[in-house]
Amino acid sequence: MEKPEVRVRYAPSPTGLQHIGGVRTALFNYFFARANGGKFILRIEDTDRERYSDESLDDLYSTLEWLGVKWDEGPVVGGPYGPYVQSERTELYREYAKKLVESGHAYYCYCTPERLEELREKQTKEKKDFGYDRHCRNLTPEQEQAYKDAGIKPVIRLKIPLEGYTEFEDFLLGPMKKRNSDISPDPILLKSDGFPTYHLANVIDDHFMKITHILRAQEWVPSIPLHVQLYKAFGWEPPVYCHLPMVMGSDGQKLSKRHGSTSLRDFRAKGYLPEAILNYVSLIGWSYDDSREFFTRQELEELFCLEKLNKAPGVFDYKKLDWFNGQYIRKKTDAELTELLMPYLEKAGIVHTPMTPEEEEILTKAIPLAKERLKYLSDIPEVIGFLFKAPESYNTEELIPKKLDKERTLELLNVHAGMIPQFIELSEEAIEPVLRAKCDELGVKLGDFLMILRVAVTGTKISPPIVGSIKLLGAEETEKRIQKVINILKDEVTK
RNA sequence: GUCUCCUUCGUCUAGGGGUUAGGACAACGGGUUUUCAUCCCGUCAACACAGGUUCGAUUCCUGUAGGAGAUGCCA
Repeated sequence: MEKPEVRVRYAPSPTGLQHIGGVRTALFNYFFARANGGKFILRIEDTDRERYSDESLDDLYSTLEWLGVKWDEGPVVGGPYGPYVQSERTELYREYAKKLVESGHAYYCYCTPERLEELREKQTKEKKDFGYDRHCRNLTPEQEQAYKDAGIKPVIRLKIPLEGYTEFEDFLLGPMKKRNSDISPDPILLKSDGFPTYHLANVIDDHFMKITHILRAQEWVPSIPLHVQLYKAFGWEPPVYCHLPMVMGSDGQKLSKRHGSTSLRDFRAKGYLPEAILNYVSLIGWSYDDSREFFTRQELEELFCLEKLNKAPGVFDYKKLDWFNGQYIRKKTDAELTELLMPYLEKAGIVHTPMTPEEEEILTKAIPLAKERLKYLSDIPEVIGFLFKAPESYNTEELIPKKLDKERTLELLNVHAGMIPQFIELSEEAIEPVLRAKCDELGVKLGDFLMILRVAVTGTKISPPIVGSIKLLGAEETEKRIQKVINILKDEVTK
């Protein structure tokens, strides 16, 4: 018999922004499908009408697009087993929930949320096992009629066997066995608003969409037996389960906002490259061998495999992500980087939209200087902003080297001003001996000499190489900036 | 409380009955350099614990501890 085509899905619920955990699951499913010549399906699980938002849905689409992940079947692109949005499939769920009632695998429950709330409180107080007390499991026809007459809208609950075990297997975790009495007692399948719960919709859709493997986070492990019971009740064969290790924060708890940014939108805004995120995220819970850690999306689409998955949860390391980001920024060509940087420069008001020819010229030459100084794309304004705008103020503390005073600094500044033509005309290699000679003559350290110049021209002690920067700035602008500082110092000296 | 899963440097991991337990990030130190950054070199640093099995356990088994997850008309 031929092996059936691999079909996997990412099934997020649009109730919030896409975050690291979700994206990791999406990526692994996508890579697994590609590596096995299978199909990657996107399904929208929008059965929670309270928390649903259009914004979340937009965010989902734009995030996947940004990462370069394309789905073979799903919303927008369609497919043979649609619709791929659960809110458009409610009839199906109702029909199958009813079938379960008819076959004796499920029952109507008329318990109100209030009663359940009370029950939970009581259980907490008495430290008893939590869970539904199966109050409606064996209602007499008269009792049931009474509830109906009272106009209570029922939910449908699954009858979990009272005795015995449910056995199942997870690709990663191996064979497992659970006492039926330990499974959440009679979970709700169909809510009173007529929408299915996750469990029902998920199982039905996976079945009809012919999903072969379920790759999802380990937080779902406890619901495997419940799903297996559902498959049994329907008389269907469950797919292969493979539960991915969870992504944790630095404190070992499930990764969340309090650990820092987790939404892809935030990472994107800060100036992370999709290549870096994709590469790093793929290495949480998965590895290729003992040393390789750079992977493109295309490579992962070939190399990914379940066998190399790790069981233990992994802590999300922002520092390592930053390192990857820097690496990928440096791999960009100057032209690519310029393109990526434009939005940040425009937003900071560093350049006009569109750029003037002068700005474009400066920018072209400035990018190579900036490239190895960027951790995030958003760093760009502070790295090269001085090339476009003169510093607004100076910190005299920074301007005057530790061992020198105002008078001496002023003197040196005048030397700088006199050397401007040489800064512009001589190549960087040619000017260096000239500068050294000058410093010897003046009895000042080259570092100090140039630091004064640096602060005067850029407004800060940290900048790209100062000689190159002056060349970009031009004689006139450099002269202006140095003169301004000279005047400031003069004022202070005469005071 | 109950159930379930997990456990190699601070972090991500490789490995696997006999290894100097390997790599990367971070940290620290050094070098290159006009600052910063980049780059290069180096240092620190781990098999949770206890029993077993074995000639030999970090590796296999059992237990303990610790951590995490689940216990919703959320997914």
